[in-house]
Amino acid sequence: MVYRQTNRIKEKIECKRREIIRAAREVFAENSYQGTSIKTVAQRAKIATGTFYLYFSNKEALINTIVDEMFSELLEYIKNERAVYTDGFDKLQASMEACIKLFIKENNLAKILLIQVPGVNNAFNAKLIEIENELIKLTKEDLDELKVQGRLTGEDTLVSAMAFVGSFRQVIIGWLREGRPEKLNEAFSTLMQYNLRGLGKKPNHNRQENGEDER
Amino acid sequence: MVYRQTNRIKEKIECKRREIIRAAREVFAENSYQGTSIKTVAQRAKIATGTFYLYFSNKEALINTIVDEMFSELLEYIKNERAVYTDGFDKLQASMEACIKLFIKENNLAKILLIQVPGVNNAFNAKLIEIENELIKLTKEDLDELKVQGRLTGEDTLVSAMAFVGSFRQVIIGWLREGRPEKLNEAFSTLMQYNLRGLGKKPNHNRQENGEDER
Amino acid sequence: MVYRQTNRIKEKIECKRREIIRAAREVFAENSYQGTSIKTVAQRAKIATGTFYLYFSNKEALINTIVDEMFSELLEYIKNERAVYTDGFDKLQASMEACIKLFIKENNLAKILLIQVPGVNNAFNAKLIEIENELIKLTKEDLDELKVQGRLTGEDTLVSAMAFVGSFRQVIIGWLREGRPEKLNEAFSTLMQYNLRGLGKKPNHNRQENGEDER
Amino acid sequence: MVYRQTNRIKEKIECKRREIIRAAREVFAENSYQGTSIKTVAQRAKIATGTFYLYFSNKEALINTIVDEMFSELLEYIKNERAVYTDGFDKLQASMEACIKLFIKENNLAKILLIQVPGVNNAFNAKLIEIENELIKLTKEDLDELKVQGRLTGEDTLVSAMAFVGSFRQVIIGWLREGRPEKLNEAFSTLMQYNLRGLGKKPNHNRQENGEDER
DNA sequence: CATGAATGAGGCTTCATTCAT
DNA sequence: TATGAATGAAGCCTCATTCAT
Repeated sequence: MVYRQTNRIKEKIECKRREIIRAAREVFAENSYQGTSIKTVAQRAKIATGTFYLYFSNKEALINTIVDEMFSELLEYIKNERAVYTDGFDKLQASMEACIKLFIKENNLAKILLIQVPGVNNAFNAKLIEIENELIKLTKEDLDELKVQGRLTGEDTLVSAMAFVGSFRQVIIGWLREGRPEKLNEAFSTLMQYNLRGLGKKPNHNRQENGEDER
Repeated sequence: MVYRQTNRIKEKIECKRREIIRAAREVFAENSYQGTSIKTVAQRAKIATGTFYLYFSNKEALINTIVDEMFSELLEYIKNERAVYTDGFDKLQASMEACIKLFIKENNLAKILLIQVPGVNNAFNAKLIEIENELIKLTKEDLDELKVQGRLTGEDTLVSAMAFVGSFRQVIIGWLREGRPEKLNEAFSTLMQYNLRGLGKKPNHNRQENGEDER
Repeated sequence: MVYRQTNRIKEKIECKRREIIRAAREVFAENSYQGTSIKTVAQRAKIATGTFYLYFSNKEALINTIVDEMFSELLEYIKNERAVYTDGFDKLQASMEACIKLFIKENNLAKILLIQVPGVNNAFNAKLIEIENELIKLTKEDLDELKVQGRLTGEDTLVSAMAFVGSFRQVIIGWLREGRPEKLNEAFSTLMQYNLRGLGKKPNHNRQENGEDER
Repeated sequence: MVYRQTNRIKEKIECKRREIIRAAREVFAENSYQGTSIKTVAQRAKIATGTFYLYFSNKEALINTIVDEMFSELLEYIKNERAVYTDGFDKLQASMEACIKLFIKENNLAKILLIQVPGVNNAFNAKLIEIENELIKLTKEDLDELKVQGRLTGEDTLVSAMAFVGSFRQVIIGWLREGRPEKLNEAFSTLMQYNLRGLGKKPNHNRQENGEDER
């Protein structure tokens, strides 16, 4: 009996914590980290200012939590989307597709990760860099695998991975900031072609390639 | 009337103005715009807080001046480097080379432009975005020219320009933040190859081109 | 939800607001508006500087509130004192009596309204001028009424009203500043006589008035 | 030789000092004491900020000088205007006429004395009060003389003097602030009548003039 | 003497965080 | 736990005054 109640209470607490995070994501996406006061976050979450500090030790803890979560979300999403594929190029494409899908779906996430938060505070900035690096690392792993398979012309996989990620980043930011290019989905395939060429994808002599590539 | 507005004094004043800008570039590069107080800038420039306001009407005027200057510096630099070339691809490459050279030379400029950039203050942010867009626009113009000449396979020159700029940006940022890749110059040529392939550079009719480009 | 916006708490808040106003009235009366810092007001009210801004949006809002309140207080007071009378001269006298009574009772009010008044801040000053003009206007209305009744010799009721108000003002200020004349009440009747003569009060039909009034 | 040069230099210095005062009177009249910076005064006087401090030890010394001068000017003016008359009422009227003439002539003087400066700073305020009191004192002396002559009905000459001065002050301030009443000269005679009645001036029938006046 | 750049205390205001209820 | 009033450090900016030239 007591146990269950405890559980229910824990749930409630977790629920309110989630609500604060949700509100903060909204507000940060709109106003930037520094431009947002705890009071504003609290109001959006429909709690009192002081209550905020029952759930987070301070403002930085909140943004850390948010970015950590976004990180996990992103990686989780990518992982799931990749799970279907075995071919290196397919996995690569799936990764990027996952990013874009998530960014489209979770606009605030994208805005915070790519636009609102960077350049704020070094301690915190590190986290964003970590995310970016992780993405580059994943990409590089894919490229290394492909290289081993002899399916890539390009040499330096780190630089390639950076270029790969950077090109996507630029297009997404443009879209977030100014809605340009208008159709992200279309841009995406153009971009993918661009990068595959850039990577030096070798034509797949074998017929079996036909079916595999674009699926 | 012993005190005269001699050239020497005028020079000194201009010199102090430059010194403030120099100090501010340093501090902004380290701490971001919002994270930097006028007091800190003044201390770095070795002047009193009030003195700052003799040279700039307020904090925003300072950052505007800085970003404007960086903008000019960058464009000027690019323009000069391009002046030597007539071929589209050469000009494209010269542009990027100019960026990288300048960024290597003026570390703070790069940090402010690329790292401390976004999510800060809309007025200020707008200027940075403008710079980025200008660079993309310049790139796109080169691509359009090349396309007209039938020397590109790629279709959407806007997306291509974004990818192009974005890939460079990513590599430069990595280098700024973590010194990785270590040798920016080497990375640069790799990157250039990557993007030329990405753009779909066609072999230049003349046989001598054959070997180099895509292999 | 242990903390409740009970009536007691609301009372306390209103009480603190009043306390700030009280403190501000004191300090303004001593030091003038411009010579008074929010910090000083806060200290006098025994709150932190920041707390002030929970009750007033800024310094100007405070002074506006104070002057508005004083205005209302004064007019209310005058209105009440006049309510008893129907005769024009009686009402006139009642008005002035009301002013003097209130000024004696609320020393700070008088000091702010009459001494710390002018030359300070146009927005604020305007309000004080408004009060003065309102008093002159009220007086003029009384005089116009009396004139219509043929009970006044004097011609220009505006100048008369100004003279009337100005003479009272001067005496009150003297008393506020230097305690001279010592007995304001006695001075008041002298002053009233002075002004009634000045206005050209006609003997009231009955002959007995003859000798006294104008000779 | 040296002597003359010194004199000429002294003259020059005094001349610049006058120029600063002139400028300050202008600016103070426009902006109030607290609202005026030394820089503004200096600019108006066409000198450098630092130069100001060669002529006045600080801002307060300037305003003190100005008010002292205005005081002297006013008293001098009054004295001169009164010199022509021997009759008490005439002298009284001459005093007020002098004030008004001077205020009309020297608008800045009036604005500073009556509008801009009071309520600024206690130390300084004292000086203005002194001026006002002096004027009241002079008036009271006239009234006392008239009273001794049996030409006044009114009793308390201090209150009368205050009322007298106060009524003029009010009208002048109204005119300075809002240009109301429009014609100060006309208002002046109305006002004089008002106050003469208020003072209880006895009618000067024919011969009895002789007898009454001096009684 | 003159200049105007330099100084820094001090004013207003915001906001992350604490605390009494 | 929840509340929101209270706190005070810190930021931006002004301006009387000083000082090197």
